[in-house]
Amino acid sequence: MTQPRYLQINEDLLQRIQTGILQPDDRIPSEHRLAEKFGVSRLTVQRAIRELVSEGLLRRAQGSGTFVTNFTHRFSLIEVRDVVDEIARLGGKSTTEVLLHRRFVPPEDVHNLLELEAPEQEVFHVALLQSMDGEPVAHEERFAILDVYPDFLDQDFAKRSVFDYLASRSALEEIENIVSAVHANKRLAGMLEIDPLEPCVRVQRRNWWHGRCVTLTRITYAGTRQVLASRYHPYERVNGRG
Amino acid sequence: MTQPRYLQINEDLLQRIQTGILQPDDRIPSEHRLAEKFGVSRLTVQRAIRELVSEGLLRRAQGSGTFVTNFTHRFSLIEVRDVVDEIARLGGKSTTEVLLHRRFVPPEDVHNLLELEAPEQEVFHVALLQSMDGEPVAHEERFAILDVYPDFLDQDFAKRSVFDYLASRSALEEIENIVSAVHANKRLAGMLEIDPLEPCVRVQRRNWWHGRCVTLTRITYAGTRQVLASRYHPYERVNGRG
DNA sequence: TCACTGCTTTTGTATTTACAACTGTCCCGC
DNA sequence: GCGGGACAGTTGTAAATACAAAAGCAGTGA
Repeated sequence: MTQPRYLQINEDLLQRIQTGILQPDDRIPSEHRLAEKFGVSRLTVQRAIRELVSEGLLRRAQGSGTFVTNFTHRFSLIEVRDVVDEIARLGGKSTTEVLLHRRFVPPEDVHNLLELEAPEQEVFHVALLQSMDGEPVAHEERFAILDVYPDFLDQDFAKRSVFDYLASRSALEEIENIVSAVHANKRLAGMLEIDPLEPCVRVQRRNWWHGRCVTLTRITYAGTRQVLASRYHPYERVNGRG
Repeated sequence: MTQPRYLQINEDLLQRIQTGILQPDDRIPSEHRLAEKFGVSRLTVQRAIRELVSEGLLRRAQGSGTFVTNFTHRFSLIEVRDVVDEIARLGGKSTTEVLLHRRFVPPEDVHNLLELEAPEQEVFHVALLQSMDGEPVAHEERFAILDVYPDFLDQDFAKRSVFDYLASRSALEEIENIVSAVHANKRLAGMLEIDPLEPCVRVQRRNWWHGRCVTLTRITYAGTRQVLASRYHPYERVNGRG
């Protein structure tokens, strides 16, 4: 039960990169040379290389060669899950209270964030209070433009998550997330059952579709009861391949 | 200047998935059938499919077929950049003040987070104040275990970013990020030049290497002056291919 | 000195062929 | 009725080959 040859070559290269034998911007041997060295066809080498390219470890230039990228992550990633999904993942019972569900003319900041053109343009609006095992964990406010989500007002967001509904109506093209820390105002603090002085994490998200901003979401997490956590392996291989 | 055929097939499939003609768990036509339909060899079809597999849109099962995955993202990602890097990206002048740079026995919470075994085990510690154009933007505290970073105390972190140094000594294997909102204590608020009541975003990060937790980082951003923002395309194609 | 030309190297795309490995189904024998 | 085997279909891996396209380099000529 030996590994396929393209994987052997792939991992040989990977190891040479990870151990630093191959440094960023180094040129690796040409396909032809590698094929010769490993005694395989050029196509097999190509496959090994293409996978490393798609993982971002190598970069290719036609006519020039294949180079090691500077793969040190200049950033790390934090995963923000849908609140309903997150509660389910933690094994809690999720309840959603629909506070508002309407069509209205939004305030100026929302108008601008949604990049609306016409003045006084209406949008859909839903405000939710998400609870886990009876304890409020987040206040969620979503704005959506009218024409992409025509049946917005017919939905029962206490049963089906807004996330699910919006995702079903439009594939996401571009996403912007902004995380900040805020104080809940008195009304919000009351709903979330926290002290108005307790700092809360707020995530604002905008989605674009077909070049237009179609939704705006603001989620305020209940103070120190909720944090955004994520854990991942930057170079994990699926299927136990690595 | 037409597109290569494997890309045409790739995008034909992509479109049929994104428009919902192909639903999650649907089986797509076999390689043989697609090769016939498009008048290309099986390998060309295979390449088109493999790219979609690596992007997570398709799933293959030997002997069974190729299926559409349920690709709706249940989460979105937020990018947390190194503060020095972020300032550079924004075009500002970054200055780093080293507040502490030592080897010491950490408090219990740090001891536990670093998963130290021996009691009273020492670790490296550095505390920094990061400023952009003279204005403090973040307080950064890093803990690192001794044996992986032997020359930790010899570094000048005012010149070379801690991030750079740590990354050069160990490739990241696993990363955990936790985002929360906190109040700066009086000392911290003074350094960051903010009101002690102003909420701040705090990111705590732990890195594992060779199965051990090797670094712990806590970054506190200066209140509302700083937010974590990111913007990305979930299905972006590189090289203008899409 | 500079621009152009042509050669070599390297990657990009694609075909044809072959066999292995795995899955699901159908049919036959018990 | 049930189990097992044969078989067809599907993906997995790999070879040899061919030509296209881009980059880099050296040499040539103005």
